[in-house]
Amino acid sequence: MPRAPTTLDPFNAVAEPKRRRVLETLVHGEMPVNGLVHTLGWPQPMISKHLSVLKEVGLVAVRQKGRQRLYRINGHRLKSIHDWAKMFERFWTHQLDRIKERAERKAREQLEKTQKKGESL
Amino acid sequence: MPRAPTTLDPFNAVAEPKRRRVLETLVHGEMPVNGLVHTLGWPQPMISKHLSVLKEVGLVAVRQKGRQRLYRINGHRLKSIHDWAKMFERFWTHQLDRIKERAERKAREQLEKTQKKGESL
DNA sequence: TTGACGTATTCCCATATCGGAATATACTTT
DNA sequence: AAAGTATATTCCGATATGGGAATACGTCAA
Repeated sequence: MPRAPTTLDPFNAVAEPKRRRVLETLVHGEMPVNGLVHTLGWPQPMISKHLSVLKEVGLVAVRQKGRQRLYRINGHRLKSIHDWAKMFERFWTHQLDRIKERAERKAREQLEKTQKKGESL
Repeated sequence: MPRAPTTLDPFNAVAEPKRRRVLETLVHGEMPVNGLVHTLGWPQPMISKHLSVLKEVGLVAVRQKGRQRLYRINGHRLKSIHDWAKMFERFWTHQLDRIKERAERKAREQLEKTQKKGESL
């Protein structure tokens, strides 16, 4: 079984580097497909296909303008990724806590070694 | 070509729901493999394999304690995900800006319709 | 050393996924 | 209506990937 067909999962959609580039390109505002084609320099069907995935997952929204389709970021879903990652915030902020935790771990490791030596004597 | 072999990419590693569960389980502190096996109820080789990917990508770190291996979160890499998502922050915060943007888009759409009607007359 | 325990690795299969090329669809202009 | 422009879809082949089962590896205890 490969990765489950999670085309409903924003995390999965964003796992593809090219899809991230598309989103990054849209960060400045809505843009038609050809805008992306010219900005990124990829074949048009490739752009359309990636946009299709992003749309299905809800990471982008579209509106029609004549024969163009203007795509734009849909913040809602991107927030869910941000929120998930935020769950681990304490592992990179609170520098002091991290140092403390690290020190405690080191101490434990030392203690374990010492005990081991004691046991084997 | 399937998804490029980005086992070096945290985004890709986290695209797998089970791997996310593993990280979520480790959020409370380091834990041996069997701890995860019992907490999550998945076969041990499955846990080990997912941990292996997470380790390779740098999302977790390990230390050995007797015959156990204690895994723990490595915040550094998770921050990179958080930072990336933060890039789109303005799309879900600043409620006022969003409403304003939406209103402007609607206005533009109306204008376009009006112009079209004018043209066809 | 032998056996038990904790964990990692290998082999195999099924399948979702990406890219490329060709083609289809939709809207617009003449 | 016909031609042209903008975008979407389909068909295809190649391949990375996850799960299952069996097995290998490393450490500790007796």
